[in-house]
Parts: sequence; C-alpha cells; structure tokens
Amino acid sequence: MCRARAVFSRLGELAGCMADGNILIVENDPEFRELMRFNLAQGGFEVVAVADCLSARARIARSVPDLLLLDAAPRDMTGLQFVEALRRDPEVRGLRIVLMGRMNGEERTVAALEAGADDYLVKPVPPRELEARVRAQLRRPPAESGRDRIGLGALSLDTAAMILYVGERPVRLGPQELKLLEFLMRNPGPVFSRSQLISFVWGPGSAVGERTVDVHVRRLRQALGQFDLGWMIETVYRVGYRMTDTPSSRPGRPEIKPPV
Amino acid sequence: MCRARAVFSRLGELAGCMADGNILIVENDPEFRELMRFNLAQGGFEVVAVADCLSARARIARSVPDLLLLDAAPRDMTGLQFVEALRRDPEVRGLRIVLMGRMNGEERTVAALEAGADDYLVKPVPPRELEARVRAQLRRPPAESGRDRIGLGALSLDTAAMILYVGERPVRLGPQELKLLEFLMRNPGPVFSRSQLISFVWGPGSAVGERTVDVHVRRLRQALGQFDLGWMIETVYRVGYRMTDTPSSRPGRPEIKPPV
DNA sequence: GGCCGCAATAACAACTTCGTAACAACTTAG
DNA sequence: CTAAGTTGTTACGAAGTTGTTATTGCGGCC
Repeated sequence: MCRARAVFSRLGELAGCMADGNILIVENDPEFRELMRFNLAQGGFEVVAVADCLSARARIARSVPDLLLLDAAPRDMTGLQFVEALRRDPEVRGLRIVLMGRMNGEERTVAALEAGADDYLVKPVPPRELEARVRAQLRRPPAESGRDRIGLGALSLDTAAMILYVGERPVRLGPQELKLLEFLMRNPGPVFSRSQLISFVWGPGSAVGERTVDVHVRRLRQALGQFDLGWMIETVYRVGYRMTDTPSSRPGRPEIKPPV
Repeated sequence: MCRARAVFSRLGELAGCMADGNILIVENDPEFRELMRFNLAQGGFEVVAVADCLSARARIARSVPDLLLLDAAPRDMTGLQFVEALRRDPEVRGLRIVLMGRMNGEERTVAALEAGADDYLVKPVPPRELEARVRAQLRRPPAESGRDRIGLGALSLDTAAMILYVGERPVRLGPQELKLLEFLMRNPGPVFSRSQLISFVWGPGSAVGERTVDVHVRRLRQALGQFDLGWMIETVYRVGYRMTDTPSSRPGRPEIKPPV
C-alpha cells in the first residue's frame, strides 16, 4: 500500500485523486496566500489555504494534513502559540509544521523551533525553495504520536490510553515495553539493530546495554504469546529484530537424515 | 542508575555515556570546526568533528551518528555528492543531514535539499540557531529505512527487512547467505569466480577457503529448490557461478530438490 | 571406456548469538 | 513508610550460523 503511494507520488498528481501530500496554508494576506497555494498545487500537492488559525484548527480537527505552512503572525493568534497548542494535542502531535515570518534574526528562528516548529523561513520565500523545503519535510515520516490507534494484524495499540488490544482483549504492559511495541508497530517490516532500537525507543545517546532489548522483546513476546502471536516479533540473527504481520517460513538447513 | 542518568544529563556530557544525540561534524576550517564542536558539546550532544568526507565516511561505516552536520564545500569532495552517495547507501539512508554553506541564495538551498539534505543553513550560523535546528531535526524519527526491493524473476529481495520473497511467500535466510544472494541478484548474468565472490561478499582480504562458496551456493539452491527455482544459480564448470532468471537451455540439467 | 579433476553433498566442530531466568535498583501507589 | 510493580543487568544454557573437510558423483578429455 505504501509502495503504491510512492509510485503514484512519483508520477505526480494523477486525476487529482492522489497527490504528493496534503498541505494546509495559514496566511493572512490574500495575495500571498493565493500565490503559495497556486505554486504548491502546481508542484503536485493538494493544498488548502485559510486565513487564520481558528479556521485551520477546525479543518485540522476534520482531517489532519501532512504539513502545516503557517504564517508566524496571523490575525487572531500568534503563530507560536498555535504551534505550542498543536504540539500539546496528542491527536496531531506528529504534524509537520513550517513557520514563516517576516522578521529575520536568530531570536525568531530559535523561538519558532523551540516552540515545536520543524522549520522557520523568512518571507518572502522563493517559490522553488519553498517547494524544496516542503518536500524535504515530507520525506521524513511524521510518526512520533500521530494517530491514537495503530493497528497491525490482530494488534491494536491505543497510544493515548497506553493499552494494547489483541482482538477485543486488553493487555496490560509496562510503559517501556509499550514504547518499544509502539515503535515496532509503527515501522513493521524492516529490521532494526539493537542500537537503533535503543536510540529510537530509549532516546538517542542512552546508555543501556544491548541485551536489554532482548529482555524487553522477550517480555513482549511473552505477552503476545498468550494469544499465539509471539511470532510477530522476529529475530534476525546477528542483526536485530523486526515486526511482521505475516509469518515467514524458515526453510533453513536443519534437516536430519539417517546415515547411509 | 536512573538517578545517575538525570545527574549526567543535567551536567551535560560526562564521560560520554549519556547525551542528547551523536553528531558528526564535517568542516574544513579548523577554527569553525572546533567552535561548532564546543558549542554543540556544551548543549549536551556527543560530538565528533572531522575535516573531510573521507574521514566522515570511515567513521559512519563504524557507527552511524544521529545527525551529520556537513560543510557544503569540504576539501576532497563536494558536499552535495557526499549527500547523494549517502542517500544511495541503504545502510545509512535514514541519516539526518544538515548542510551548511557560505553561499546564500535560492539555487544553493534548492540544490542541497534536492540532493537529499534535510536542512540547509547559511554560514555563519548563530550558535543558538544551530543548536535549535539540530534539535528540531532530532525530534523527528530518522526511520524511512530504505525499503528497496531487488527483483529477479519470481524472486524479490527486501534488503531492509532482510527477507527474500518467492512470489508472496517470505523466506528467511542467514545473513551470509543473504549477502551472497543479494550480490548475485544485483549482478545477474555474468559469471563470477569463487575468489571474486569471496572478495565481494566476504570482503577483500578475507581468508576463507574457496570450497566455502560451494557450500553457500548449495544452501541457497536448497532454499530456492523448495519452489523449484534451484536452477537460478548456474554452475559454470572450472569458472564459477552465475545468476540467471531464464532456465538454461542446456539439456540434462538435473533439478536440485531439498530433502524432506 | 578410462582417467583426472572439479563440483556437489553431507557431516562436523567451533564459534557466535540469542533466549531465559533470577536478581537488584529504582519508582510509584497505597 | 511499606509494598507492589517496573526496569535494567548479569550469567548460563540453548540454538543457530559458518567454515572446513571428507566422501561421493559428475564432466570433460584423451
């Protein structure tokens, strides 16, 4: 499914039903607003433009865009406050936010980034640079607490309530195990080394031993094993672990043949 | 332990056992390099600084940092080429890269971002802004591990997941066998001698016997033979092995089937 | 057809890596 | 303040992988 999307996005917008990404623009000035909307739409994005943060909030509540392009000084609320409010809301915490301001200077930039914005641009932004920066943001996964519920196979993880459901049955897990499971469920497929998992789950630069991952994986498998789902976390010898929703056969070479 | 952690992080880096993240700086100018290294280390990061891309490449091969801070015009290679090279390598494709250049202007920025950089800054960068931008990058998960699949005939190798798909069936293989198969699938057609295969797959200067290749080829054929695909690795008498996606026209070729 | 040499196969041993259990330290709840 | 729960570490046994070697089978050449 993700692959199909990638193919489509490479082809550019196709019949308007598939775009490189959904962008919500918040810009007070009607002229700028229309200019940016047009340029980005031309670049293959699906763009919606509104004039103020309240309209943006309403629209986000209805459907979360892939990226929010926000004027730093819109009419009704200062952009920074809006960013902070969005970052507090677990529902949209993962949203990519690019702030734009008329003021240059270190102070503004630092304030914007520390408020939680992913990038800060000084207006006027050249159209091509704007598009390039938007694409750079969209290359990265939003992740990190996007939706409240992530599903994989029979598993359904409610990140807000910190509860894992297997079918309809709730399963209680420790916070750390939940974080590990959340990461794995958000990134099913690829293999992650122990150091990668430590970096992503425990935080970069964390000083925990690599065997700790083994133990937590065991605890997860133990919890999942109650429902015969322990196979969903696979061990890749000498590399690490991976999450999967389809069991893989292991036609290895442990065959026993009687001697001649 | 956790109390120790809190103390360490409050004190900043101490004995390098706990940091906000690992940063690798590539900067030609020794003065700038030391300045940035000091400022970021002061900010709680674990920083390593080198002068050129080759040193950086060697260090990344040893351990992948959380973020790469790259001078756009280092001595031995242009920064853009280095970024493109890193983005092509599936091993480090997810690495966060921030480019820095002395030149301002839309062209440079667009080129940097399109090459695959996550951000482009114009030097001199105020220390606080640099730290804020680095933190903004590190807030996002790197992920997006290169999920490229190499296809050949009915075979499809997911290098990120380290899984071979035969049709839709996932098949698990050992790391070494996977490396051999990956090399063969990437270079279908030509014949490779055993010493060549050892050099490419095991690494140059590896001291493994030539018969070892035979054994691994057998193990691959055995795994493929489950699906009657053992013929895809052909033996060329007195020369070596070659991969093919079309059955050989040579008569009298026996099918390899695994026991049981 | 017979000989020489190479490749295929099987079995093996050594090594590394992983799973498991017990334990200690810390945090949180009551 | 006590007790329960969670988390990270360590040690040991189990499992898997990998390279080598010995034996068998096949191919090519005279």
